[in-house]
Amino acid sequence: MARGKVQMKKIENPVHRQVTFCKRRAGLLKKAKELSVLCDADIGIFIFSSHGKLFELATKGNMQGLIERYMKMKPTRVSQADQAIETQTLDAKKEINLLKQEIEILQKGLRYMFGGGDGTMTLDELQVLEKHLEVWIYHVRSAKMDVLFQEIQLLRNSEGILTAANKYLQDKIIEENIGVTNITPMASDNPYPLTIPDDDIFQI
Amino acid sequence: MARGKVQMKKIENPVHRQVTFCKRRAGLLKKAKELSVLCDADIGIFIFSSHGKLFELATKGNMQGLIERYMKMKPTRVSQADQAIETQTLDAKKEINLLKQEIEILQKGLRYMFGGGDGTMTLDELQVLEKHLEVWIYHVRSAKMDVLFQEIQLLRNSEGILTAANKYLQDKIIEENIGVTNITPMASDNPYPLTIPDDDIFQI
DNA sequence: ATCTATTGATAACC
DNA sequence: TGGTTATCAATAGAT
Repeated sequence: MARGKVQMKKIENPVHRQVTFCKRRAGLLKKAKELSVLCDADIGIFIFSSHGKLFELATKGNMQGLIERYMKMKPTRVSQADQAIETQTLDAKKEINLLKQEIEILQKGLRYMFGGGDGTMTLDELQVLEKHLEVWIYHVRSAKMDVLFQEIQLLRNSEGILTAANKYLQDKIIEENIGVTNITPMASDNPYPLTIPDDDIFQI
Repeated sequence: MARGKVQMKKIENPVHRQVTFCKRRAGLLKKAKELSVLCDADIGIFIFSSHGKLFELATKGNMQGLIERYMKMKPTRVSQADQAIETQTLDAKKEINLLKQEIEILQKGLRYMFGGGDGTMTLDELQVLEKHLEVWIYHVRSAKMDVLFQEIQLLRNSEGILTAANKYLQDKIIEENIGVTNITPMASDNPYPLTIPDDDIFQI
């Protein structure tokens, strides 16, 4: 080159480097255009400066087309983004298959229960079905709990009623025995205590 | 250039064109490398010859990285391929949702059959599924449920005790009133009935 | 491919 | 950045 050969290494002087970058960049793009025209080639160039600024050239319009054409010819490594998307798609397809299997199993279970009785379900399928039944069982348990609590309530009510009846009967006895001696009252050594402590009832 | 200026138009002679393509291509890539080294730039070039053959250069290793970097800076248009993939992903997600809904419906169906099917389903039809369900029930019944059953038992016992106590008191009254008239017995119109029908207890 | 006359690119300077 | 110029690099055409 002019006024002295250049060393093929990074130009340390930032000003020189910047100037050279401008000039050679222009030269490179010019040469690319020339090559494209003279030889009917399609050329794409991107240049990232050391500061990250982008300069680009695409001889036949859009860079996108060139990149796609490039990708078509080299499906070697997909980009991270593409890989992520493909992974996503694959995951989605896997999930779809799993859900379809689940549906299949559920449908089999339904058919079976409705009396199809073909009994063709495998153990694995039944296991999956069992998983679903666990969900159902949760609801059943809740319902049962409700019923049991109602039951407890009912029994407590009956306890109250019986206690009141006892009281009524005791009063009756006392009333009948006014002025009568040695009537044994309902004592603590009675084999049938009339009250039950309420405290321990819900202790677990 | 040497031995005569060249016209900036496509070289018609195919041999000349091919030769020029080779030479200038080499020159272009050399210049690109020089620019990259001298100015610490990152450069990517693809050249498609008129016959579709690809020549490429990426100064810092892989072209993919450069393309991704380029895409990052210019997220203008997504490629057809990307759009297709995105559409695919979206479709997949839609399908997943549909399948989930279907599963939900099937689960409801199962619940309905198990819950509603008090006596309508024969044990023979449900033998396998019931076995699994029983196994599950055996393992899943919580200590809480046990406590609740114990509790019911306790209350039932107390009911029995109270009933027995009532009997005892009634006997006492009858005993005390031997030969005495118009003692009102514990009648059905008594505001405190002594027994509670057991049938409705577990009715849902 | 290789050679070489010539044109083109550009480093240093402004 | 943009221009000038001395010099070097690239290459068209022939071998």
